[in-house]
Amino acid sequence: MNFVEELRWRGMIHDIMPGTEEQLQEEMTTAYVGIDPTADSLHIGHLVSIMMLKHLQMAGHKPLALVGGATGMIGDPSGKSEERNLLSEEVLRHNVEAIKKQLLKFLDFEHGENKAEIVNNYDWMKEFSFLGFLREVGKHLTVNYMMAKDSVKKRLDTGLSFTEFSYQLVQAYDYLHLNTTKNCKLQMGGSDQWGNITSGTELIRRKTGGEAFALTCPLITKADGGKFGKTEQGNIWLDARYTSPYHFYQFWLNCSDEDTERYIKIFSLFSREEIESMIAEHRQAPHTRLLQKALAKDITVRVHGEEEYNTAIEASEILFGKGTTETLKKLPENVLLAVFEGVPMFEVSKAEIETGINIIDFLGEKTSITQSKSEARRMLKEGSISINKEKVSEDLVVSSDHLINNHHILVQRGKKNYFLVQAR
RNA sequence: GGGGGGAUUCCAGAGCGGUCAAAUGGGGCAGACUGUAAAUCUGUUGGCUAAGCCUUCGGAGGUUCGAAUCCUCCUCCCCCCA
Repeated sequence: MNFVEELRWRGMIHDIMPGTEEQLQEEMTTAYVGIDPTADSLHIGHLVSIMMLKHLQMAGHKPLALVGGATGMIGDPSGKSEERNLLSEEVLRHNVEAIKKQLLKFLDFEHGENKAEIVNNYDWMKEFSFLGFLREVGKHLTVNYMMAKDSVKKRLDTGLSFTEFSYQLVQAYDYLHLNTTKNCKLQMGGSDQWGNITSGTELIRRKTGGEAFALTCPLITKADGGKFGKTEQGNIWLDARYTSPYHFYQFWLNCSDEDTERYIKIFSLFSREEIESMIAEHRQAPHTRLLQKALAKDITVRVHGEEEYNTAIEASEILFGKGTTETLKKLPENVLLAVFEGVPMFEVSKAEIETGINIIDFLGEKTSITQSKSEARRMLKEGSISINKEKVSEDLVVSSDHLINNHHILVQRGKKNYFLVQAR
């Protein structure tokens, strides 16, 4: 199965420029996707692009990951972009390094002619003078052409700065640059990038007469209309410092059935046969969530490793399984901390706990488990607060009896919100 | 330049002198159900030293025993006529 066919059955093609498939059949082709290095970690939204590169590489082509040191500073008008902050070179270098480390988990940067590479457009944009840019790039695309892009049109009535308007030129130039220096003939990205990408192919055509192609994948959506990859806590990051492996695992486990059928094709490398049989099996017994588990495992292992995956499972079992106060109290401290890594932590003085703290003060004042004492009272009345997995009422006094291993108290607000209170 | 309408608690949107911490819907949070789901149903949704008190209805003053509600000025939005 060739690259395009592979993406097609996985539902990863939104738009493809005529001739792209032929180009890929003809020779080993270099292709790139752009990533904004706005943080020192990727989040799962980036994963789609990365999977495109992965499939590309597996099909024998050469993937480039372009980190947009330059473009990241400008802000793409097609995003819901506010004006972006300029990143310092130092931060940028740090982010690029961190991102590269994460990419290593997905792409092969070492072996073969088609080993992956990282390029940074800041390297070729930083010395480019404004006049030089106007003469070399600006000359070749008309404003009329640029204005016709959806990303620009949509902003015309609310207004967009010249800087943002120019974004597509900068991105187009990247493509041209990679085309001439690295013989890169394909740019991929999310469907919102189509306009920017075709500006690039157009620039290449006009400037060098060469051919270049475009391929975009659909925007990942959720069946309920929500935004993919976001939770109340924010983005799902690949870096364990930002999203613990447990939360990462939970994110995938909690996807709806409908979404998971699409996601597993996009985010896992299971073969078509494997996926189809899993989907069929899952539909037989949806409550076992076989599909979610398979996807969550596949991707958690790839991102965080087998060991972290196992801890995540263990944690899930304690939190959602038959875990009781007894099992909790038996848990060694290091396991407890690993399980609850990433859950919000509060510190309360041990002396106060030994004296005894009224539950309402404990929730609303000593910690921010509830936002106010009123909320604490309400929650207690609703029976939504548990301590060490046991529901508690308004008259409880938190004391040293509640300490696990002599320094922790596990508090739940509702079913899914866990807090760890540390006595010190 | 002239005329008119509006700004309300997270959002939309009622209220137009006391009974208003403010209807209703959405959203949020929680409970039941369940698959750690969806749908549904229920409760809840300013704060506190809690049958009481305090701070909220664009801003500043004023009238009144009492104001989100009336008056004056200011700021910002919208509409109509030139």
